[in-house]
Amino acid sequence: MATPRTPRGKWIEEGLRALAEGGPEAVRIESLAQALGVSKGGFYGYFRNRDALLGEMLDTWEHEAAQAVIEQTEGDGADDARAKLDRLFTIVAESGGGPVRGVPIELAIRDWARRDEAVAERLRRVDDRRMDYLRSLFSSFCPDPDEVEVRCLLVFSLRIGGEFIAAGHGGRTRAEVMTLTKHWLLR
Amino acid sequence: MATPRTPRGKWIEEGLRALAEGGPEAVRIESLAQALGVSKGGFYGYFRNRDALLGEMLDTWEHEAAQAVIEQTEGDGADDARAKLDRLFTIVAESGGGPVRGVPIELAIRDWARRDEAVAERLRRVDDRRMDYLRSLFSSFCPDPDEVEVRCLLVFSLRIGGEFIAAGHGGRTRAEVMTLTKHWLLR
DNA sequence: CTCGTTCTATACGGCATCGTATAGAAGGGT
DNA sequence: ACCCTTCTATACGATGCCGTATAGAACGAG
Repeated sequence: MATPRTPRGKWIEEGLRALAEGGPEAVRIESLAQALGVSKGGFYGYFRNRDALLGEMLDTWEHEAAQAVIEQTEGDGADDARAKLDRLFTIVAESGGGPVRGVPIELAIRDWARRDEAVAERLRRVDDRRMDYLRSLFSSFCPDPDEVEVRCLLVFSLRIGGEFIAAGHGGRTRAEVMTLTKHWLLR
Repeated sequence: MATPRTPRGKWIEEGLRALAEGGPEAVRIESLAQALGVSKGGFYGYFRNRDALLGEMLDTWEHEAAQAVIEQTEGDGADDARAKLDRLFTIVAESGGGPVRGVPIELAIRDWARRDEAVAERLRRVDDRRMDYLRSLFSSFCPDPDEVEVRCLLVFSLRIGGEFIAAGHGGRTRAEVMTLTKHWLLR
């Protein structure tokens, strides 16, 4: 058969969707099969077992995720660092993204990494690349390397915290406070 | 029997430990029983079912968690707001705490809240109380309410982000950057 | 000491899911 | 048109966990 009805990639994609919604525990082969409108019969032709799928899901994510934000903020690459950071804030505030590059899946992986060292190492690679990029942006207009580091940590924390924090903001919307924070951090 | 070998509270405590380590999915009655060196026989005398245990675990956490950080940072209550914030940073950086008040369990609950509205509401209550407290501290030396809100969000994000971020910090340790950040935010 | 209440151990049926085995469908190459 | 490879459906045993039922142990009251 030239075109499998349910190729390898479909399982991975559906697996990532399940991961985003319910964490690694929710990645059940039979659930994925049902979601794909297919029985689990074909699964074991592509993957040795459930762990193999999880591994490939992480491979896919690691490959895509690191570059995703960077590419988006770079845009046409003509702007200066402040403009790029400005755009980066907008992206973070939106929290959009497809099945692989989305924010929910990243949060699920972050939580997963707390209990699985192999996942943690992948996350470390992705985070380091992003942090390097962030550092390069701030460095271009901030001479003190200590302060660069501080701002990087704050922006990064804001990205994560913004998703996990449930508190309100004294009458303001989250978006409003994010805008205020952006101005504060890009001073 | 006056003193049950395994009273209600033991199940809750062990449940919270399991939650912290492996998320809500890891709270298995039979696992808890094994960890307590007991069979699951007695469990159903205290709790109607697994959901009832999860509910009481959250009750316990909600009751303790909101006040925990506040009490610790308040200390003897004699210092000014800046000193309290300084102490709060130290507490956050340490990430200690017992089985109920610890940071890992809070992270597990944060992730859990993403998929369970009932959990999300509890978290909202806790977060709001903490945010109110934070706001009161910053307000005492920061006249602009917008800026207060920004600093609150940043500190809060830092607390969460600090635990979820895997990246390095350009040769510095996380603790070093946290100290730098503290000075930056308490300016 | 005996009894009754309270807690615990064990056994059971039920359900979901894993991973395997095997047979059937579907399409391309000759 | 036929076969052969590749994908899929179904059935199966095994496992882990839930929640119930029931019998035994522990301890205080009388």
